[in-house]
Amino acid sequence: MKHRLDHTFFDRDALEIAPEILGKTLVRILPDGTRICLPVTEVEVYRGMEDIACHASKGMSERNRVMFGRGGIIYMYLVYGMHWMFNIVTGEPGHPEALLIRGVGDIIGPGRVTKQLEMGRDFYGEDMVLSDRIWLADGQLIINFRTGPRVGIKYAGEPWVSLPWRYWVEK
DNA sequence: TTGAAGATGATT
DNA sequence: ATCATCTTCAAG
Repeated sequence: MKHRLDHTFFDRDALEIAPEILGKTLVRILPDGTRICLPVTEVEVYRGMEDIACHASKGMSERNRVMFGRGGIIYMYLVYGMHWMFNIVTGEPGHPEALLIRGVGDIIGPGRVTKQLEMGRDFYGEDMVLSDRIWLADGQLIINFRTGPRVGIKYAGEPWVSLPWRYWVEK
């Protein structure tokens, strides 16, 4: 039986968690009762106020406030007026950081993930340590993974555009 | 009050 | 390469 991950997993540095979250099992119970269990296959790290690509870089706002809290909380936001992004807050309170879930199983692409998992605004602030509709459980440890620059953040400039803060499972 | 930018995806 | 589509935030 797989066991749910708790704060001992989430309340750590995103850069430490990123390689470990690959292969962990995302469990999602859809409104109709369908249970989806898929391994995390791609994530990106957004870390701290100094990271220009991180939504918290300009300080706390109504949108990003959950990132300043403790780990395990879900940060949802809409991009391009149509795609919901699913992020899991990590780290200690006061240090805003999160992991953008870009792929689970064969579903690659942050917008596709939320569409398939039927996730939108109503997941903002959801606690993955306690929720009965979404959580993270043990999974196979991935040793074959790659890293590279994050997608879609050219505006952030160096060094942020070049940091290898995107992690994905090697096929 | 307004406008511009944006952690994307589907299509041409 | 373009478009679909709309929230957020900062400027005026």
